[in-house]
Amino acid sequence: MEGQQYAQVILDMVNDGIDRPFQYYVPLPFRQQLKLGVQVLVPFRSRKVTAYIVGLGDKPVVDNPKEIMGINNQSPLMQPEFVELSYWLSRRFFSRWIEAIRLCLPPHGEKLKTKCEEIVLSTLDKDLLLHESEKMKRKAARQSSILEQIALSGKQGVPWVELQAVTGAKKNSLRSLVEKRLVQVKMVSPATSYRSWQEEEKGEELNLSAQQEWAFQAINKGFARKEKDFLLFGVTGSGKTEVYLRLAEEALLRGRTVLILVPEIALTPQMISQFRGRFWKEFVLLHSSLSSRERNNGWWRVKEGDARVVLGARSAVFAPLENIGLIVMDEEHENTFKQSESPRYLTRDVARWRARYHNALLVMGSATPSLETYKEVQENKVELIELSERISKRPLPSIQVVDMRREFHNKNISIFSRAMIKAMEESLSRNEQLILFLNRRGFAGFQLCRVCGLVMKCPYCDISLTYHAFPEHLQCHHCGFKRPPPQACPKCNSKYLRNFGLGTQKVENEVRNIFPRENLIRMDSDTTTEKGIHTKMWKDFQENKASILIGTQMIAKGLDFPGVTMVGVISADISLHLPDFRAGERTFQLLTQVAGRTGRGDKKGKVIIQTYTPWHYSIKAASEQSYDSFIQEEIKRRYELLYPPFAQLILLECSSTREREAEEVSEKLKNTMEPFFCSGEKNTKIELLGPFPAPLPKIRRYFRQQLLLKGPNLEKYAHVLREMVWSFRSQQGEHVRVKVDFDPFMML
DNA sequence: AGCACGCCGACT
DNA sequence: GTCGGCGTGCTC
Repeated sequence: MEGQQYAQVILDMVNDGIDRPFQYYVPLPFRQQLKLGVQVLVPFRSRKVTAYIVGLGDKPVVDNPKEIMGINNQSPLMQPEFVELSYWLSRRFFSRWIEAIRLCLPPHGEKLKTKCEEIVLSTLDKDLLLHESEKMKRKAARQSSILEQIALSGKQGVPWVELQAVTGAKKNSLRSLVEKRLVQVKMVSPATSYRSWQEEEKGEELNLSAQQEWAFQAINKGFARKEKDFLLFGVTGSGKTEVYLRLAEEALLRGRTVLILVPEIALTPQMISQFRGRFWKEFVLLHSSLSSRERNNGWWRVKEGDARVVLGARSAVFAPLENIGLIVMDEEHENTFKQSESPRYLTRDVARWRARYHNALLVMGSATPSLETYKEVQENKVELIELSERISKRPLPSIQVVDMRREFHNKNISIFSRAMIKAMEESLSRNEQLILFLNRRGFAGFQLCRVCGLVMKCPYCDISLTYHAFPEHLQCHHCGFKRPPPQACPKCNSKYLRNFGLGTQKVENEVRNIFPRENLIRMDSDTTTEKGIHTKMWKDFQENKASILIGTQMIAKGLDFPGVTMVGVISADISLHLPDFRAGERTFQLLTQVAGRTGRGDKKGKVIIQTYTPWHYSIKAASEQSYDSFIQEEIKRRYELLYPPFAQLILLECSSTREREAEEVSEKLKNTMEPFFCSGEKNTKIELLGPFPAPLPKIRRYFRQQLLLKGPNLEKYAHVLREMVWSFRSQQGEHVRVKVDFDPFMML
């Protein structure tokens, strides 16, 4: 075959107008080398532009195409899979093709020269290392976790950059470990470090419990004959990681590669060290907190086939692996798997796409599976594998729900209930640590009756109404419904309606008043904006420099704090009444996770949850630790109100620096779309809601108005919608932005 | 994106 | 009369 004469390319420029293939003539000398995914240089107008080949053919589609000027490298930068994947992704998630292509490219372009790498290793055996690590836990947390990482990964040693990424340690911690002769540092050239430097030394045999073994076998069958994806359902500590490890080994044995996706690298140090220990030379961590050189290096190791086991967060789903045999998505329900900038992809969808392409096994793991996954289990599209027992057989913490209405009746108007104060006192008197958890900074105020706990909700969407002060009104951020605030509670007629929106700052002050002698750390987005502060706070708390930690979301997940025996949730209502249809689901997940934070050492933990709505199914289910009772209720609601997973949502946002304009533009967009989607005779069941201001109505000088499309099988209309929005967007002025989010998460 | 073409105000 | 403002429009 003498090669194709014409090439379709996507130009490496981000702009709506040119985000489509352009055709070029391929001069003879290039014919043999040009393949899909190759990076080329083309003349465009009067300039040279980088571009990527997305199609080859022997017929011209334009009159006289220009010639390709040069090719970057013989080997394609993108595998053919990515040409397809990026196209699909750009259509599904309404981005430009080039934006999707960029996700598939190496993080910093060309392969960078790697300098020598520092490997930290230790000659001590595992138990000794763990012992030393334990000794240092209080006094030198960083050094302790370095030792722990090394111990868990076997004695081969760990690249320093990786230790840094996982433990947040600085060079000085390493230096003192070297002085204490606990570790050595060896400089290795990258060529030797991954290939011949250390002979294969298998980690210890994996001892699976009977239940893990059973789970492994059930999934393992899929390698021979794949039928469905899997959901590995098990609480924290039920030993999902060992099952993943065994499956990964199995995939490698079959000559295939492995992709492990986790919600956040910093929160999974144990898993990383276990994978590194087991797969050593074949393992690579892909993550944004690594230096750019390191990331680039890791990417190329995968590309060149040197690393066959990849572990990483969201963006690692685009690792250039070939012949994937296994994709694991741990903590499948986490919302960090949704990318918030364009392309606003769902990692789950990309993972599934790749699994199909490679005919690989897809295993999703969670203790609180998303409704999407649960529904697929019910529909028999995903096979449920359950790990029911906890490995260490540690007792679950005792969970107490405090009814704040009763506190109010008893004239306690403080933010702390008596039960909470008592538990705090007890814990502090035993010299133990405690965490106070505030689900989220209160930005979107809702109205709540302090007597009966009623929250003002939208009569159509069952979503909490958001309070606006000027002019004073309540509004639904789902459909735009508006009403004045009631004078008295519609249910019990009390006048004690309160705007809720409690900040961590206030909690801090209150705690200082009650416990003036205790040290406390407050951690939220206000106090952790500076880089490094975050890790310092962790460290201080871990080293017991404070007895109370107050924080938002970020502490719910986090690392182990063995000293913590009590967790207080100050107001479960705040996350429960976010203006989002997933509020109930997220609250359940959060509370379940929070409960898992405590009692991880040898002492049994105590959890106190304060709420004005103790009867809410999310709270009841979380306090009973019952996923089942939660899901039964939640799925019913989603079905009745036609929310995902029974329908899809597409969020459209128009924003402008001028408030009036944002409103006008969104109204205009609604008018252009309405006839197509909502004309009566079609009966498509599609609703077009809004426009209404975004829950955060102004961000960085831009006023934001939203529209929401809601209906079953919306993906069928993606094509038309895209055309519509794209042409609409091109008619708008420079200072107007229009964005589209398919399957939005947290519509803030 | 960037660069050309095109139709209306104050300048050597 | 021209120089130049940046509003549409096109680029294989």
